[in-house]
Amino acid sequence: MADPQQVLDARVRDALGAAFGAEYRGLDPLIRPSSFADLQANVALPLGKRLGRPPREVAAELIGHLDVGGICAEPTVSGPGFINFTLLDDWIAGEAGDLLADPRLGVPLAAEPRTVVVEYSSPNIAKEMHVGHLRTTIVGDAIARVLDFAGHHVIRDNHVGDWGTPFGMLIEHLLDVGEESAGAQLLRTDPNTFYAAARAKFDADPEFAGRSRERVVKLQSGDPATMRLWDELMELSRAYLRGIYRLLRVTLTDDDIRGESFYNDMLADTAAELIAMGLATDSDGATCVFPPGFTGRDGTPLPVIIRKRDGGYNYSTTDLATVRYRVDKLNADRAIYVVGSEQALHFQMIFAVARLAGWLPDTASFEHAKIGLVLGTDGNRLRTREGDTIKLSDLLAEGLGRARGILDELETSAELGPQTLAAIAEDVGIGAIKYADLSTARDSGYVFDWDRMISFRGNTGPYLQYATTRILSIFRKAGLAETDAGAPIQVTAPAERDLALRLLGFGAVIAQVEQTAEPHRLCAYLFEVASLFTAFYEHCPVLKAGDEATRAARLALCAVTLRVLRAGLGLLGVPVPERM
RNA sequence: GCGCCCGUAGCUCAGCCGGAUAGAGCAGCUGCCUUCUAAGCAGCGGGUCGCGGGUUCGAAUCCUGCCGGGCGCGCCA
Repeated sequence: MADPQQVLDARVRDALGAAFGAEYRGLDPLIRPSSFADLQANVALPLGKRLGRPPREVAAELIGHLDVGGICAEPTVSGPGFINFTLLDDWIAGEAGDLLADPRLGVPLAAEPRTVVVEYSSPNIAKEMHVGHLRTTIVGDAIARVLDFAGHHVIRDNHVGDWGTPFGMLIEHLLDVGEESAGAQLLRTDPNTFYAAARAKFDADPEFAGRSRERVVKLQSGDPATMRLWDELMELSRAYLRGIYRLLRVTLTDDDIRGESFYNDMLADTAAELIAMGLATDSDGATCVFPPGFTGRDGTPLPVIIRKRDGGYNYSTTDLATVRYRVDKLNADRAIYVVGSEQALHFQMIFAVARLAGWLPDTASFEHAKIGLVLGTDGNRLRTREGDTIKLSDLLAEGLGRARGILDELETSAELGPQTLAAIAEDVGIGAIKYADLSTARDSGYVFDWDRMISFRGNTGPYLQYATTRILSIFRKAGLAETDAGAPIQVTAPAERDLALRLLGFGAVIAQVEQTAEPHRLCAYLFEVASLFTAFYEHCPVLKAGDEATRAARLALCAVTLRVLRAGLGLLGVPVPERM
């Protein structure tokens, strides 16, 4: 409970109760950061209104009942009735010291852990991931890591596209080129080329197209020979994904893959139950549910098609079966779908139907964590088909190349071996790309600008990495491990105070990300911490401090900062090199 | 037509569970390396928060109507 906002919240609530009666204890004290002090309480203004008394008078009375001894100086009333709090330097120092001793850095374990399914990444098998998949993968992984750390039971769920009509084509093509051929190996290394070849043949060769259609039927009827080939296709694709995820430091494994095919044998039942409940009706030969409140172009009800006219099922049915599975079998009481925002309406309707059917209880929170479009510098969407999409492999290679180029120009790199340098370049390049994706609000579309993404300045991954390596460098020079720094922290210089105070907010930020599934808030926080640290670094000599106590205190402050930055970057999945 | 999202400094974006003078990075300008990595620090300039109403003691933030842009909307996923 180091977060000053929470500490003061509790104190002011006590004072509200004491001053105005128990029923006022539940009032939100409205503690906010202040530009006139450290924090301010705004509660006196609405309360004055409610009591019919001048807000300044209410504020004064509140202060009279307020016990903040040892935490801050005597609160003051200013303006129309704001209560300003200035925290005591000693309190800040003490709390920061407690943080150093706290393995969880002020982040409480969830009192009531929830089972949370995080669906993310979800690429299509046999297609190379592009920047759009990159974003859902990176953001989803950060969300999963944060929820994990907060103490929830997280189930990572990679809902890959591994089923449907294209697979007839892909399997036939795999047969044609031969399972052990170089052509088949493209699935591991360059799946787009494999897919494109199959597609081209499908479009040009009627005989192949016919075979492909027959293959789809065999696939969906579970023909053993076809299933074996499908498994082979999947294994090659898993190998591709393993490589990408390893390079990206994404925590997804083969075990997290639960693709569309997984729900195949639940589809008929799902549709049948909807019909039996009277929710689904026949419409133009298709079986549809019309959830209330959704209308289309002409004010006509919008359907969720659960069975096509030809009797086949589509992705709506799969998504409904998925909801049921997550609730019934996984016991999920929260599910976060990290999926493109263009599917917003689809998920609204799926969740609405699932609620209607009683499959999604009110106690379960199923959320669509919308991911905005990735745009080109021309403001248009980056598209796969137009040929102007940046291939993921090219993107990552360029990231590493640029990182390496910058490292090579630095003097400090000269003393490092080539392997070390390559490893650092990878950390920096991958970190830059991931951080760029994480640091803007996930639901806003963002312009993919290579120079900005790879930029090593400002609110970027490398800037944060750099801050951590500077701290590590201090410890190296001192011949100490950061765990050796345990002296009482002192807060005397302004830069020390600003830094220490901000470090106390780590728990609050994690709580916020946990709640909103918005990792960019953590990025913003870490950038503040890193900025405050570099200011401290410039203004407050550590190893060359005037006296031994100051030196030890500053080393301890460095250690807390290091731990917060490392933990935060770890939760974002951004690697942290030892030196840069 | 309906749904979701967006419109904040020259550019890219935060802030939006209402609070006192709207923040950051980049770009521009000025300083700072005999002292722990200058991938840095200190500072300056730069904004009708798309427009109009409404609610409120108080609106970038909430409601509403426009304007402009993006995405989606019946048998692809």
